[in-house]
Amino acid sequence: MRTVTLKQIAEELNISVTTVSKALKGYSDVSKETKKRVLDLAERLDYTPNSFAVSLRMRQSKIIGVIIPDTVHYFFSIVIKGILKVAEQHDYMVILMQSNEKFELEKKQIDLLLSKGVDGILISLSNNTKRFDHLQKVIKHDIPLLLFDKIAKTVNCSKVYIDDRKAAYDAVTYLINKGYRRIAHFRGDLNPQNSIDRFLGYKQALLDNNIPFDPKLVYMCNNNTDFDDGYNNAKQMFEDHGHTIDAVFTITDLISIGIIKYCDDNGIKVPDDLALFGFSNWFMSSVINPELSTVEQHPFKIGETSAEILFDEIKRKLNDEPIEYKKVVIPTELVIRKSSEKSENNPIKKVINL
Amino acid sequence: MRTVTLKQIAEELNISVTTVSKALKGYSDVSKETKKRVLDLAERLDYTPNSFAVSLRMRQSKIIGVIIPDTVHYFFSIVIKGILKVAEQHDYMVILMQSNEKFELEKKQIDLLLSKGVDGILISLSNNTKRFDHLQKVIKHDIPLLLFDKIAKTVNCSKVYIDDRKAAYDAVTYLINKGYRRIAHFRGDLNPQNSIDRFLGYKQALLDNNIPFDPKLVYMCNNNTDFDDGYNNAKQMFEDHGHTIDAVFTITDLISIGIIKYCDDNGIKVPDDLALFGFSNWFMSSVINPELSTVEQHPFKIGETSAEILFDEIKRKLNDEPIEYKKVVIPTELVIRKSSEKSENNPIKKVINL
DNA sequence: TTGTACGCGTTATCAG
DNA sequence: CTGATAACGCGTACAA
Repeated sequence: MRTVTLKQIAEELNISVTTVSKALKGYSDVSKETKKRVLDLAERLDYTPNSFAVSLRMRQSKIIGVIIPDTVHYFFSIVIKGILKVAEQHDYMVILMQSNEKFELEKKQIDLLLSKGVDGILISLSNNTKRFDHLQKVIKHDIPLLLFDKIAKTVNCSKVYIDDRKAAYDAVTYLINKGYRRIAHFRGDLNPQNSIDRFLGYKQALLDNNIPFDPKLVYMCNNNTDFDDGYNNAKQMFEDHGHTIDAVFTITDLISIGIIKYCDDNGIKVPDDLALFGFSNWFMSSVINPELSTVEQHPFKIGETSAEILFDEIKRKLNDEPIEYKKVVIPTELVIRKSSEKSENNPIKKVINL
Repeated sequence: MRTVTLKQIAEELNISVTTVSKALKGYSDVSKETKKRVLDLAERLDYTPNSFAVSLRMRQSKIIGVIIPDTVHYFFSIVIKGILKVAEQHDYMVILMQSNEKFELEKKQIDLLLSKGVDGILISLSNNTKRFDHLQKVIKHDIPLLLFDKIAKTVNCSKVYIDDRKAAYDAVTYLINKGYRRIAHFRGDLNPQNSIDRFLGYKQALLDNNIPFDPKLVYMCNNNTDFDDGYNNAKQMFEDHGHTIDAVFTITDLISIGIIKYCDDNGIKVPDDLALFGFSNWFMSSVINPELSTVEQHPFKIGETSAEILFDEIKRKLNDEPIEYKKVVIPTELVIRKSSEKSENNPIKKVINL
């Protein structure tokens, strides 16, 4: 089916392309009658504007680009959902790319998005991104850019993220208040800021409660297979410290789940022998046994907010209004479940706002 | 930064736009020298072709559209990963949309993709899609279309899917061979074909093994909250049948996981008191306790294959070659884990090809 | 080897 | 109220 153009409608009605265009766009300077004729015919022929031509003419694509490290990740898949929802509301479409945690790929994808003429870019940086020329390039091109979750502080653009340090601080403080004293931390790799911040939050919570920080209680998870990291480090921890550890705060839920598995396999009771506190509130944390206490990051909200801000910047740019970059910190919450509630029989489940 | 065009390069070098264009595209009828001058300048100015203009001229966008019911779904997020990988290899970008299982939305999204001029569309239908005019429209527009996973048999286009019936048949047969006799089925809603097919496979396996089919052992899960469905139906099942049931085959892993939870809460041992067999091999099924036996659908392969076929059709269309629609059935496999292995102590974990 | 001219489909300006 | 004309940036048949 050959797609119908303004020209065809114009010829059919013996009027000019200009008039057809105006009629369709509801301009006031078209007679009621011609307008009706045009609209009717357009309807009948199922006219759709050629978006390439419109984009060329209007210099905007009505598309934004989104780059994330990995689609197969509960957190990101929800972020995406939030972005898609807002994009739809704004009549925008979303090109999705995943960097697979590779800097080079991320860089290439930025170039692709720029060459495609997207109106804005949302990106969550790969763990291996340590230089930001590619982001500077976006800014130089005057394309609205927003970093979310995995951000770079030095890049001059809007950002949406959580306060990892505070969230970790809150979680560990909660454990301390519950009476746990020897609290280990299974941390992430040295690089991503999130990993560092959560570690710092852990450490600070200990110190603020007069519990000496013991580096021997910190285990590194950097095999990119979180579950196994949790399992293996749990094994190592029990070898190193016997059963003297009260609780573990892990950088992400999956690591806690690995620990649960190890405990299951070795007759160690969670939370009675060892309490656990995760991070991210993966869906599976609510169905595993025992249910896992964790930190809710509100990924949907992160996606929504990021997209809203980006579209606002796109609009402002279009209207030549000034843009000031926003830094939005999405509040986190502790989700308390069984894994941190020693010797209580009830499945208490409460959300704590801090 | 104003983006640089052919015209600017031409002016700078005092040659025609045509020559610049030809030089950049490696045409043979350009002198070595001018070619070099053009390439150098283009490089220096970081020239990027305006994709709107190219698309308008060439009548192709180098974009495909992908519609899925939900991004927050382990299966789909992996399918997406497969699609993105292949798209990248083919130098294509992907616009992602989610229908949220709503027919009206899916229909609208098809229109949006068509109006955007995508070169092809991959879609997994929403559960509420029972009419296919919107798909016919795509076909009428001569845009390559491929259905995956949630397909419609009557639509004339390529399809990639699994044999749900056989997979279910294999799973239930496995249970039977293991010695289980009273096997319940927690099925899905009446509508999606997958749900029907898995049920039919279940039924057939029973009959082929001379086990009478008992409709009372079939429970319906249709609250769209699989986990709760599993939990609640488990409760109901034990009320209805006491502990006479050997095993349950569930339409998806999450429902099995709900059952596990119910069993945990009520001192029922899986698999010793009740064996479970899920479907889809969600990641969480490998870390839950007990690990869940399930059906591997190879979503990555589904994504890859779908994209490959679509790009082949796009290419053929471009070259005016004939297109014949393919129906590819991706083989499934049983993943045997603890939940179906009564009274074995070892965590046997084997994959069975059927 | 280079350049002219046209068209892709739309929108904006301006003259009638 | 209507329409002619130009422009967006690129690619290509054809002329020079």
